[in-house]
Amino acid sequence: MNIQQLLLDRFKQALGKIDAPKDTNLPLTRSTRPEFGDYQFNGAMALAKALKQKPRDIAEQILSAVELDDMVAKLEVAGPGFINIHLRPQWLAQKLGDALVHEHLGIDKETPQTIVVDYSSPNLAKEMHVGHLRSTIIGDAVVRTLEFMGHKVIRQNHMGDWGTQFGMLLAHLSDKLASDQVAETALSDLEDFYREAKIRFDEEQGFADRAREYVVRLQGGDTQCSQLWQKFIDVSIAHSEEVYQKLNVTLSRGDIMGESTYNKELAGIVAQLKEANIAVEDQGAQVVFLPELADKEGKPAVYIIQKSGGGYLYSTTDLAAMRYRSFDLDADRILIFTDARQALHFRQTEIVGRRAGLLRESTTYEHCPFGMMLGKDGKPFKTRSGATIKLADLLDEAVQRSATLLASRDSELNDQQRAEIVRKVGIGAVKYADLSKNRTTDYIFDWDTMLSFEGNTAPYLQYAYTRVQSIFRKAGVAQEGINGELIISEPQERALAVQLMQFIEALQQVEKDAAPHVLCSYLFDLASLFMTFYEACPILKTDVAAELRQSRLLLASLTARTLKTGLELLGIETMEKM
RNA sequence: GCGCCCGUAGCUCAGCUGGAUAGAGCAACGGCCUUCUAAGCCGUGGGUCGCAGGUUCGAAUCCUGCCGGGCGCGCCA
Repeated sequence: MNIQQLLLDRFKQALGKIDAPKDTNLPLTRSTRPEFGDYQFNGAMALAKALKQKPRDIAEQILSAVELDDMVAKLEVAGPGFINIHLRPQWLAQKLGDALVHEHLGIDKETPQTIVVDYSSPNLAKEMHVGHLRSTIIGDAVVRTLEFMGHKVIRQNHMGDWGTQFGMLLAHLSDKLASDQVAETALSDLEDFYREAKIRFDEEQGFADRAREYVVRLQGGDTQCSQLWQKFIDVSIAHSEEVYQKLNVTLSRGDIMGESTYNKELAGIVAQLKEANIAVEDQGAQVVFLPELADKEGKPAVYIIQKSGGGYLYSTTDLAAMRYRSFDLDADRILIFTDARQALHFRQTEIVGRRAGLLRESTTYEHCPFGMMLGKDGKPFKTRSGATIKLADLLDEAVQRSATLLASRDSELNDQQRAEIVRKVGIGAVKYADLSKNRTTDYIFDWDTMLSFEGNTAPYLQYAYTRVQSIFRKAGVAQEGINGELIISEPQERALAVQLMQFIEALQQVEKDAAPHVLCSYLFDLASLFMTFYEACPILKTDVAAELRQSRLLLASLTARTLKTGLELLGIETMEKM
């Protein structure tokens, strides 16, 4: 049930009746102000020009042609020719009633698509740091939403598990194991381990040669070396999984498709492109020229797929991954969440891929970029000493700070409940602060803002949810056990009802734009409207009539379920009390 | 040099398939707890939407040019 879609259909029919051109677009939006109704149709002004009539006359014609008696209480022409649409409260009540008994909150699943989503994709040579936060949680929120909408989602954790740096790491690991250390211990801190290996690489006599030798052996498939590599990868993956668990992210081991998985295909990709004369040799390297991205003098951009030394690059791997996803996984859409700096690379990759037939024509290739995380000073987010911040440490600090804040509040909760709330609030705050911002731009990470726990934050939404739960506890009824008719009379009830019906509109936008901040805004508005309703419309007070009480409980119930569902789609946990 | 992204209230950000008086949170100020959890609610102040043109009945939104910031541009990913 999608109000906007329904209205669009009706207006489309109406325009047919008044002989509007077939390609007339249908600007139907939510009204900006309550006195303008719930939705407004703004097509009359543009049509006036095409039909050479006065806009208000056109609006009147549309008004009499459109069939909306069932769902609309009032239609009016205003200003230069706006058509304001006031929904009928009884109709809203009825549709809301349908949503309440619907197992999917009244949201119809869509025609399922196969959507491959590449996200998180940390470099296994190092520990996950704050740079991986955005890809991981934005991607995960989009994945959850797409699945909720009925799509088949295939997660792809394109981990960086290959490359020359592993030579140095394996040489170092080999020495550690030779001196009786266990891999898990040696690799307990990947950052330290990497630093040690790098120092040896730069300073120790002969170590760099051994490192290079390891690379050759690894690429050659040497058994002993592969085992060592596997050991390293396993420990590193375990580190990532710890972070995923803390973050409440749905990625699992089965979703890992590291760069190494494409190794055996790379030679074939290059050969195929050469055969088709798409790739040519230039300065010893195999490159693809891209006239589509030429500069002003007509000099084409260059896309290297094989180094002059014969080595492959991430471009080659991405082409192989593209082919696998489009053909083998049968993707309708491929979404890739990486930072915005890689935008050009993915644009080029798509051009090459399409030219080479590595993408089915019907597969879309969507790079979903996001900006950097900056500190309060507007510079890249680092520790005081300039080191990168480990993601695990960041999350621990969030929980720490959450604990400090909660400790200063009165509470009748026991230690265990408290610890759980502290965790959900702390992690939720970090995730929401990121998810609630448009992903494409850089954003400023500020503990004080996100943990003030006031205003547009995860704790506000979690709190709204617990307030509803509290009502049901107090009422002594189960949410599911409520029945009765919905009565929409107070403006606060009406506003809440309309917002509840618009959940689908927010979800569809998240689905289309891969932009979870739309869902955040929606949920914040919903929570705010509920708070307003909660203050203005008593539910359990003694002077509230029984039917009204039931009706308001129904509204509260649907609010709670929508909040919980929405927060779940964002990967943010709720609780019964806080 | 070329390309991409961005510039909206003191701060952090929405809004940008063109629509009515540009919104929210924080911060500031003033109210509201013997009454369903005050992590809340209600209200006040705060803006040449970077600048200048253009298109349009109508521009924060589209186009052009400037200014300012970030990022990228043949063998890292």
